[in-house]
Amino acid sequence: MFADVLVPLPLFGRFTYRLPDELAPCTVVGSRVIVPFGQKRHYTGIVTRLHHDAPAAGITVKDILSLLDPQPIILEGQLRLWQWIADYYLCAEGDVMKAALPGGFNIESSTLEQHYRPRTEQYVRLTSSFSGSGHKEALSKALEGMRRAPRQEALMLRFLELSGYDAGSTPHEVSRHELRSRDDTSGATALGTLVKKGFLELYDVEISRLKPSSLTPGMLAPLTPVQQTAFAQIKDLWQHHDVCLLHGVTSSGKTEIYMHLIQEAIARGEQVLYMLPEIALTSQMQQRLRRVFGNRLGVYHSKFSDAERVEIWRKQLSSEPYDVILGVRSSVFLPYRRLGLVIIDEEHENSYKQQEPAPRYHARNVAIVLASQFGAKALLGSATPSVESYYNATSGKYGLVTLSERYQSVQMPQIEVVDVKELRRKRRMEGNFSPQLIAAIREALSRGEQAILFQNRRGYAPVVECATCGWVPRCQRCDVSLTYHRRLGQLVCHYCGNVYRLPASCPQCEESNLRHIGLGTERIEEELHALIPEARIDRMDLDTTRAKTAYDRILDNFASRHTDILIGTQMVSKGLDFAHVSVVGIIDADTMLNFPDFRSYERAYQLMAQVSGRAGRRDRQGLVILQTRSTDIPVVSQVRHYDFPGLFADQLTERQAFGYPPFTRLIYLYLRGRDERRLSEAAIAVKQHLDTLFGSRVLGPEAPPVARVQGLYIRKIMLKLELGYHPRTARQQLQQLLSEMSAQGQLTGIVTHFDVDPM
DNA sequence: AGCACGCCGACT
DNA sequence: GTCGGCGTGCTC
Repeated sequence: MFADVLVPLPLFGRFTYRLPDELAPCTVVGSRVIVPFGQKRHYTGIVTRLHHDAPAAGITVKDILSLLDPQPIILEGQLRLWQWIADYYLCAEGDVMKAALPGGFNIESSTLEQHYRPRTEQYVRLTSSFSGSGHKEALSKALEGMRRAPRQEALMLRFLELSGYDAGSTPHEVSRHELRSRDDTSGATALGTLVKKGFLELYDVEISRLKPSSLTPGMLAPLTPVQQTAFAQIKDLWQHHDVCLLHGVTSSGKTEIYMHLIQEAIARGEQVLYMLPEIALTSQMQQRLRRVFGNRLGVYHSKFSDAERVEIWRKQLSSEPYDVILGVRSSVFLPYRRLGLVIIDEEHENSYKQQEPAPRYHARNVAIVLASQFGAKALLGSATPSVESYYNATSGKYGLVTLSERYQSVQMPQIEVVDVKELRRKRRMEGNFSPQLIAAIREALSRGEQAILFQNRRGYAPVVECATCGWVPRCQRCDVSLTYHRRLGQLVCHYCGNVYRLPASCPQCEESNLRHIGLGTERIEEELHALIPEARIDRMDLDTTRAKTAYDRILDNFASRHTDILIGTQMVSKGLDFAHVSVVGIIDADTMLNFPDFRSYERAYQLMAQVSGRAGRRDRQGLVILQTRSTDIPVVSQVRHYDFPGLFADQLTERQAFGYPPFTRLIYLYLRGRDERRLSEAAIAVKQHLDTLFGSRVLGPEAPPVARVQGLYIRKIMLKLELGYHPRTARQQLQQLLSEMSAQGQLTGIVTHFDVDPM
């Protein structure tokens, strides 16, 4: 008997092992096994197929060394999902396995020992000398002997009491911790002596790392009539659609709707997966869900230790799994048996897409596939849906439900657009602050309210722009702004690789005032300190939140109003609800708008709409000051008027005109190599082969903005496949081309990877 | 990914 | 004359 075994390595081939007779009866597809691999290595593998086909001649088949679990820890559906991911995202199944399985399930290659160790607690019991008939006599004799050792006697009596020894009922297990808790200092010595004398003995018991919640589950608050309508609409749409998009403005009460849907699902005996894009958002949501679902809720993300993740995984395999899982993208990999509902909150967030390493999967899309495996329903939620999802919803593929009113009819904040270009000309800007913004902040502070300032850049990223009119060079073929490459002295499109000359003067206003600019949160903080010295200012960005608890500390300080003004990157735009924030300042919208990317307007809208949603209180309308030099571009007025449909319509037109998703599928092929010349030649060779397969759908190769990483040069080739083009065929052709080229030695010294549906 | 095998520079 | 650099190839 043979078994095909999947190992956690980025290898495409299948590896066949001989299955020893004694293991054969218990081994099934999904079993975890230890296999030898290479000269001296061992891996935890997963059996993917059992068969009798003798492997091809010339390869020496090794034996499976052992079977790790009596029951498989991978369900068959999970293996199918792994295969789907590897196939769709053009990576090795081993890559998926590595991402999916908690590290604790792997064995240490050198010692063949499992990483995972159950946590144990020491317990105390009477030794066997007190068992059987005559135990009472033996015990009183022992106590007799302790008369001159009061501590030992006390401990012994306490043990007997705790264990219920004399009560005649079944004896209680007594933990060491419990035994010494009331006893003060010398308990340990006395216990040690009693153990040494052979009266008591210690033994280990496995305990769970999963902490039960102390909260008693409460009732769900009833839905408002508006929410109730949306709730009913969603369920109605689910009759004919598997996926539904809930588009609800910030603070419209989407979470309450989710909770009612979860409630109904678990009442039907189904499991629910509730996904959020980031760990930082889970703690608040955990509290809200915990209050209703108590211990039926499990949380899963990478901040948990491997051992904890293994225990959650095992619990999900057990007969009493969590009914609701709250997690980030990796929670799509947990085992489910009766999944009925998947909620993907903040579905537009890019962090659902894993960038590095492989598998470069989009957890929203994988979650939809997961749901369909179970015939479960999926609900995407966002105040600012992605163009892709909204397109699916408006074209009838998904159901669409809209909530356009805030909870309890709180008004949306008023958004005031400030023309920085004009103010600069009049010399009325104080650094990067308009008089309007300064006044608004001062006013808020004087009323004892708070402000959030948003600048989506921490470092320094040079962009060319005209200092006079704000003109930024853009690519004619791709409609993205160009990036100046100092080394080349040229403007480069990061999408198609086209290069342009840097004009000597601005083609729009003819001034020769082109310059590089950069503005980050740190400089904002500095300027603000000078402008309003009495304000207590804090900053939240990647640099200030490196430490583990920094995020919570900054937010706690702001929530408890020890900070007046919080400056930050997109971190301040997400899921923060502070009752006393009345002003939000968007320092420089242009940074987002000129990002060299076909999604820049979409992302800019999402960020600005999300951060604007942080302003406003029940009794007073919030105020957003939006500073920009591009007052007349449509996105700005779309943000200002909460005109999501307008933004969507514009974006759709552009995407269609330039051939971007959702009208095409993008696949990027990255090639990396130490020798730039050879890399460049190989990239051109690949491109030529691709041309014969895909014609004009191939763009590049180009050197990406960061053209060398860790000593490796990089080239990028882009494929734009129109929707009619069969993606399965395309993927097969791509894989085949690369394996043929590397078989012919055309890719030696070059590593390749794909990015499917890049962000 | 990791490990072995193989061919070129600074050391006892 | 060796030890060790990492480029290349292979792993059932």
